Amino acid sequence: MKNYPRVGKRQGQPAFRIPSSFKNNVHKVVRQIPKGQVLTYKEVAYRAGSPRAYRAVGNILNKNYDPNIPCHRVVRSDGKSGGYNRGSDKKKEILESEKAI
DNA sequence: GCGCTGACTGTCA
DNA sequence: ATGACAGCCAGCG
Repeated sequence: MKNYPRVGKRQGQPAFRIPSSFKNNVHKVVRQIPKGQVLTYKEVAYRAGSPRAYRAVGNILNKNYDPNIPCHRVVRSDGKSGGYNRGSDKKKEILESEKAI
């Protein structure tokens, strides 16, 4: 049987509060990521209030590229860097630089 | 208001 | 271990 990732109930309950939209939440969460710390899209989605919105997270970051948002600190669960607006190559560099510190 | 897309994730073959 | 497929979410046209 396919044990799908769906927990069953809608856990779309924000642990803290909903500023406005999921997008805003994602923004906030990613910005709160400490230097040298990387979170997976799933983690970010969970923090944003939707554990299954990892798709939306990528969609938001991809279209809404902000200099204040270290999207490079968001990586895939596979351990890959994923993508980056400036180029995955740059993302890797930044990640290594911050990780090294 | 509806439909498509996307920087994803998890499971099966 | 690698590849392919399916599923869910929110934003945007």
